[in-house]
Amino acid sequence: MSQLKIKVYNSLTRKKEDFVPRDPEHVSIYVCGVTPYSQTHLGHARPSVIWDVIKRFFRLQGYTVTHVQNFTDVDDKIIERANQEGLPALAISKRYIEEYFDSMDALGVERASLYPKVSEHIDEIIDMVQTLIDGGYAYESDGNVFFHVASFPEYGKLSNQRREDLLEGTRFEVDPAKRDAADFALWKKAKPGEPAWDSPWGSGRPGWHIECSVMSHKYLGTKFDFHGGGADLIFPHHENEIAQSEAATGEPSARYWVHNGMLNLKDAKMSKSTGNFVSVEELVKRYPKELIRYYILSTHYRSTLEYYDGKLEEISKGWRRLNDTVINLRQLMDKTKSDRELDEKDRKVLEVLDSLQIDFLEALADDFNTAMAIGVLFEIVREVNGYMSEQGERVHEAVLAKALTILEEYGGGVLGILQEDEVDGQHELVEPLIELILELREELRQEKNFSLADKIRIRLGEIGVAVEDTPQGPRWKV
RNA sequence: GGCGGCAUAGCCAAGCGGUAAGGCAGAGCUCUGCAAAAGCUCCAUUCCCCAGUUCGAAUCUGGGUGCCGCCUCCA
Repeated sequence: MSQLKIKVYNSLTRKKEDFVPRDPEHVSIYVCGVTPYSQTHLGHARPSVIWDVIKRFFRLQGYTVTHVQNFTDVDDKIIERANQEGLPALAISKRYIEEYFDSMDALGVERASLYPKVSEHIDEIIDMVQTLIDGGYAYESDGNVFFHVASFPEYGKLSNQRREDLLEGTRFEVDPAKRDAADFALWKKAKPGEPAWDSPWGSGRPGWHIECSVMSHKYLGTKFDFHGGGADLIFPHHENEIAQSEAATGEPSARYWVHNGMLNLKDAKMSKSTGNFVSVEELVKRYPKELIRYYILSTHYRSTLEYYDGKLEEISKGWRRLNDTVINLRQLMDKTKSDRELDEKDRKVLEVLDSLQIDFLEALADDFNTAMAIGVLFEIVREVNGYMSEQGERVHEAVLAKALTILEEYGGGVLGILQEDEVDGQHELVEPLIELILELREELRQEKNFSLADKIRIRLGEIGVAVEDTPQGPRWKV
């Protein structure tokens, strides 16, 4: 398959740019992961699902992908929680890292290549902090080390802010150890009851941003393709990361900065710290993962996404139609054997499907526009359903196969929004059994014994098997 | 106060200078023994408001209004 021209909106330039990978066959991605101190919520699911799709799309385009996503397992919130529960900080982070993986698995999100943790990279962090001190970008003060923002003239280029403005806005109390209010901690002096490591500046722990600079460089090299995360990380996290990384290496690290929009609950940002959130754990109990993904992907990744109770029910009908079409196609494929030549109608539909297939890929190539891609999927659904109802028994296998392949590969394989067949042992028996019942029912219908035929349909419906009579014969789904 | 973003039909949502995708809901029709599903047709002369640039603007510029986010931990 030939590669499409991919365009990406870069937060750094605030423009959509042509994507040029550093390596023509490989894409490197660093995504800021979670601070594991409480449950994973829908707001975390959004970037995970988005990057899951981006990765699948790149692979479809023939690239190999390395995806690194960190866990910030040394952090104030974790320590706070640990003290509340009387447990070691690492016990807390371990618990929520496991919970995070469970949530991602439940959403069908493929694992990253690597999940580095701060607690396992202290030596490398100390090295980079030392490099920054040696380079004149950082200074030690009372057991802390701060990055001196004034030493990095480009500071503010990501969030588009001037250093002076940032100082004005500060509402928090400025640490007297800092030279400048905007300076931020690379290394924090140990306090009683906190995890601490030895360093050239005494006992302490890393500041918030340094771990991402260190771990991205370690695993992807100092230059890589994508750096992703939520839009709420632009400042200060990513701004500071850029300052550290570029000061340390003398050149930009990530080429494209990709930030996803926030997820709102009741018109306010979903957030752990305010308790305004819906956990993934709770959500997957109530809805199929494919519906949750469909919901997330129905809106472009940079837009704000609303969630409220009942939202998933509202959108489930369209999603259902998509899935039903696939189920119907599979069943019809099983009993359609076409030995005739393709006629004009078949060719025409095949042509339309070809063109829609391209539309789908181009939608994703245009800044990962999953909303538009889903729109294309619906056009495919309409096209093939129209074909089926128009052609009746004259449907050609080749047309059905084409539509089914696109739907399964793109809707299922790339977006992950199609429910998979329940493949379990029971099905092996259930399937022929239902086919047998329907066969007998067809005979009753031939004999115009409708009351008995209806009874069978109603009874099957009661035990969860929906039967529909179509021009191509009866079809059913569980 | 500074910096971003957004405002498109009843609802959700694409659109990135060439004359409004798609989904849901609604109306009518077709198919059908019935039911269900599906298909077809219709459903924004118009994109928050006001100026301007242009042959041409939902898309660009300026000015309003209203929401949201960041500036403090945050995906």
